[in-house]
Amino acid sequence: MVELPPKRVPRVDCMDCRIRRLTTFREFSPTELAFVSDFKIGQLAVNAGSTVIGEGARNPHLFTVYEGWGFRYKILEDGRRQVLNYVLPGDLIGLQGMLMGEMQHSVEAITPMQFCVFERDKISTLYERHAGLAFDITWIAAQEERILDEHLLSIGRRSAMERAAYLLAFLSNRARESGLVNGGPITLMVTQQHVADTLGLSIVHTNKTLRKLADRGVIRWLERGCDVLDEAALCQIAGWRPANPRQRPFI
Amino acid sequence: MVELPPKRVPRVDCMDCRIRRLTTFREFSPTELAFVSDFKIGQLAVNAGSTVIGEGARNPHLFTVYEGWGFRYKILEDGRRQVLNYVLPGDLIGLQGMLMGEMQHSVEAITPMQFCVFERDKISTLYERHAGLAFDITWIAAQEERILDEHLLSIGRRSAMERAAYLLAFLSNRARESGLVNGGPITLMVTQQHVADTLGLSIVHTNKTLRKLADRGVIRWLERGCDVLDEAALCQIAGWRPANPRQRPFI
DNA sequence: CGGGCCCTTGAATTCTCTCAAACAATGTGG
DNA sequence: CCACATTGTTTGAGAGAATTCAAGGGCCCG
Repeated sequence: MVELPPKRVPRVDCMDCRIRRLTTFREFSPTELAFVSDFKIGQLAVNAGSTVIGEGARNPHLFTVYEGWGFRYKILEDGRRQVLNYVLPGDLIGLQGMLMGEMQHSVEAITPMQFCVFERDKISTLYERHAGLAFDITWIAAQEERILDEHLLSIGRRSAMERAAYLLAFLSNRARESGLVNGGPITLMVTQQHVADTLGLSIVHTNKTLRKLADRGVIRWLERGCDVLDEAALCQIAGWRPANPRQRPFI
Repeated sequence: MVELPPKRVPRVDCMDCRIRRLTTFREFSPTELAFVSDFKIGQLAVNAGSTVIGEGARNPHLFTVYEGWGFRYKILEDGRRQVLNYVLPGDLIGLQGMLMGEMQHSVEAITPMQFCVFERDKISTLYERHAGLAFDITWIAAQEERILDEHLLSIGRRSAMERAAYLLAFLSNRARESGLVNGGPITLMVTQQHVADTLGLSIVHTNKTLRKLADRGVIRWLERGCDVLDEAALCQIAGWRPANPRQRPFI
């Protein structure tokens, strides 16, 4: 994958933030908005396939995804890769790196992406003067933990078919909550290799499993993505029910 | 497993806290200590096998493990169980329940356990008046996330033998950091069923894998536990290296 | 002393992986 | 504009890994 240099893009003012307008996300108080606006130091745009943060990076910045699809992953020394989770608009990334001093995983862009970049050194001010936002960051971390718990259950105990159905239903939900839909069927921007590396399966077996789902008419596989045609069926196959959607915080 | 009622035990004063004296954990400032001491509302003791918090519990309390071994898990409708992580002295549990309003996983005691119970309603005071402690709670959540990332990598991409070695090395490390050692070999308080449900393997295959490790002299399996004889060998088999031990926060 | 939990082992079956090959779509350089 | 490389998807076949089924022994507790 060729890595082009980050693109120059105009900074989005927090006042005009597209994400804030989504009903999924909760509203800031005026003082919080003022602080966050000051907390943000820039806009970052990367091409599809770029590594946004690499494992081992020291003191990386703190970002919120503004646009695009990406994923977090870890690799073993011999190259085996595990996708840990996907990152969508509104997601906070780099928290581990900021707290632990070093990133323990990498983040790669699937589509072109944009991020809001925050001033690392102001995080202590945030904790001292904006308890509400501090609480939100903890909430976000706990939420990620909850999702990882579910993935662990899925990889550890579900069959290949159930796992695939779970993942697609999960992503479908995430995409909807992140405002990545526009009426028609939800399109997930992932390749079969991503799915395989998320499910802990080989690419071949993943293909055969997805084929069965497509033959049943539950999904339609595209070049580099898939349309979810029957989300309820996916949930039913997986034996999974999404958490109640509630307004969630973001920075 | 018979569930006996919680035992009455004397409350441990934060001044006398055994965990605070371990070098693994960082020291409180006097004002923090005073606050935490007030934050703590009681001591809870449970028998081995008890369910400490059940999935679906509404507004559960916030606890810190004071003594004993336990584990967090989720189950599918048909009973398949996945162990998500183990809880040892110093670990905070119930954060998800407090933030999300409902527990998404259960916690069960392996050995008899004791907990410090905290006043849920004072959490907002903690965030407003003790930014340092608030930051610590976020740190703890991010740390759990990091561990889940590693487990996910392990279950998703390591072979049965590598997975087993990783888990035992991981637990060995955790036990050492939690002050559960006294000179001799580290004894992990888990059954093969726990290991199987953590690794996402069947009990039979887990047994055969552990047998190989025991035959190699890397571990010695006991009734309801195992002695780690050669931690370095486990790390080597798993291709894993523990994170640098650093002082970590706790509440 | 019976029942339950834990560990152990062998055998047959099922699931998943690796290997191999092929095709379509896209992008690149000449 | 075309040859060529690359990426992503698809399929079949054989090999390997892990599961289920079955059974037995040891230990503790009521």
